[in-house]
Amino acid sequence: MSDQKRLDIHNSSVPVLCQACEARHKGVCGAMTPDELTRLSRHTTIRQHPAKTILVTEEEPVKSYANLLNGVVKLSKTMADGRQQIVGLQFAPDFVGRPFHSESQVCAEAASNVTLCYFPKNAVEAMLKEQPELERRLLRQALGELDEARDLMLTLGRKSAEEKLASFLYLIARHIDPTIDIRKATEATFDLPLTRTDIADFLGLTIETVSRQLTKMRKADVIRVENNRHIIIPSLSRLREISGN
Amino acid sequence: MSDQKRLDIHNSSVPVLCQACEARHKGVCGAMTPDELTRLSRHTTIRQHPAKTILVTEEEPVKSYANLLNGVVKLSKTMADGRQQIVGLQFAPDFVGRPFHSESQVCAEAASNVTLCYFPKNAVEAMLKEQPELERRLLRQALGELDEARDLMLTLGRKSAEEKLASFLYLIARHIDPTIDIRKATEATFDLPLTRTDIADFLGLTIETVSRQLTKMRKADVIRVENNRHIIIPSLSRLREISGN
DNA sequence: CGCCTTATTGAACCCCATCAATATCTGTGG
DNA sequence: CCACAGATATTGATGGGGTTCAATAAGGCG
Repeated sequence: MSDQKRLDIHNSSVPVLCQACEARHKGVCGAMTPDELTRLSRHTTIRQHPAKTILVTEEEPVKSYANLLNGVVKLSKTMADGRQQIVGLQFAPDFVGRPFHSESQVCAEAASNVTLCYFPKNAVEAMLKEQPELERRLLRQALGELDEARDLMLTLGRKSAEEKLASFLYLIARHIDPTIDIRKATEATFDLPLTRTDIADFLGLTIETVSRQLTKMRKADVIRVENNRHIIIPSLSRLREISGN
Repeated sequence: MSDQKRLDIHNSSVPVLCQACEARHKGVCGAMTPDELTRLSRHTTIRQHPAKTILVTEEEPVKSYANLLNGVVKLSKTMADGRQQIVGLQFAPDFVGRPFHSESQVCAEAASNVTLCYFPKNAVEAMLKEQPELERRLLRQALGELDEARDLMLTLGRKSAEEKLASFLYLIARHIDPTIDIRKATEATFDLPLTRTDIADFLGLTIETVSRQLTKMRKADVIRVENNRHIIIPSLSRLREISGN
C-alpha cells in the first residue's frame, strides 16, 4: 500500500500518457528518464488505424517512428508477380520503423486495428545521440527480431503444413496476451489477429492448405474454433509437440 | 602520394595486425580509436579453423566474441529429428557471437576454412559500456542481418527451386569477393564455400533437387561448373532475373 | 590404385498447389 | 428483423513440383 503510493509519487513527473504504457517498461521508452520522456511527449501523437492500413512502404524513407501500443503489425515482402511473404509480426510494445538505411524493402501494414504512439524522426535521432541506453534497447529488439526471423526460417524451410500451423498458433498464443506466462499456462484462448490469407502468407502456404490444416486440427481436438477467428487451445504442450519444437 | 604518406603516419599507432584488416574499416573495429585498438589487441588472438569446425552451439553461453577475417561461417538450427535449416551466412568482416542472451539456439559452424580474430568476452563488454559507437556498429550489423534474414524468408516461403538456386548463387556472388562491386560487374567467378548439403539446408531443399537445378542451369548456360565447386556466371543480370528479384 | 566422401541421375510417390464450387460471416439498407 | 451483397473461409477433385528411395558417377586424398 505504501509501496504503491511511493511508486505513484515517483512517477509523478512521467507524462500521464506514458504511465500505463507498456513501452515504458518493456519497450524502448524504458531507456528514458522522466525528464526526457516529458520532453519527447510534447511531440508525440497517438493514433489509431483500422486493419489493412499501410503504415510504411520502406522504399520511401520514413518521416516518423512509433511504438505499437495495441494490435498487430505485419511486415511483408512482395515479388513482382504478386507473391507475398510476411517476414515478421510486431506486437505491443514493439518499436515500429527502422533507424539507418535499409537495403531490402519491407512493407508495414496493420494486421488488426492498431494504436500507435508516433515520434518525429528527428526527435528520435537526436535522442539516439545523447542516450546510449536507447540504442541498446533498439539493439536488443533487433536481436530479438532476428531470433524470431530465424525461428520462422526453420518453419518455412523445413516444416510440414501441419507443423507450420501449429508453430503459428503457438507463436500467437505466446504473444497475444503478454500478461500470461506461456511456460506456466496449459491452455490458451485468443482471437486470431490475422486472416487466412495473412496466415498463408506468413507460413508460405495457400489459404486452402491453411484451412484444411485447421479443420484437421479441429477434428483431432487440438484446437476449437468459433466464428473463424476465436481460437481455443486446450493443451498448449500438445500444440507445441505438433509444432516440432 | 602525399595523401598516402599522411595515411601511413596517421595509422602508425594502430596495431600492425589491424592495419590491413577489413574489420577496421567496414567491421565493428572501426568504432575504436587507435588507442583502444592497441589496448584491445593485447588480448586478441587470431586462429584458423578447418571447414566443419563447430564454433558455437548457442545453448552454452559463449566465452569470447570474434571477427571473421576470412572464409564463411554458417548459422543453423536443427530439429529433434535431424532436419536442419541454415538461417544465416557470415562473411568477412562480420562480427561472430552475440551480445545479450538469445532465446533461440543457433549453431555456428565453419562452412569453409576460416580465420577468426578472437576477443575475450569481458573486454568486449567493457568496451560496449564506454564506447557507444561500438554499439551502433553492432546495431547496424544486426539490422543488416535482419534484412538478409527477411530476404531469405521470401526465398524459403515463396520461391520455386530454380529461383532459390539462382537467389543463392546471386547472394554468394555478392558476398564472396567484397572488392568487386556487384552493381557494376556483369559476370562473376567464385568457389562455392558450401557443399550441396549446405546449399540444400540453406534453401529448404534436398541435395537431389539442388543438383538437378544446377544441371538445369548448366544446360541453359546460366552457369558453368568446374570440379563441382568452381562456378562461372557469364551474366549476373540473367541470373538475377531467374532469381525473381 | 583404392577407399571414402560428395555429387549426379533415374523412377515412383506424395504433399501441397491449383482450379472450382459451395458455405459462412459481416455489415448495410430496406 | 430479414434480405442481400461482398468479403472471407471451407471443401472437393485433379495435377505437378519436389521428395524419397536407389543406383551410379565423380572428386579428393591416403
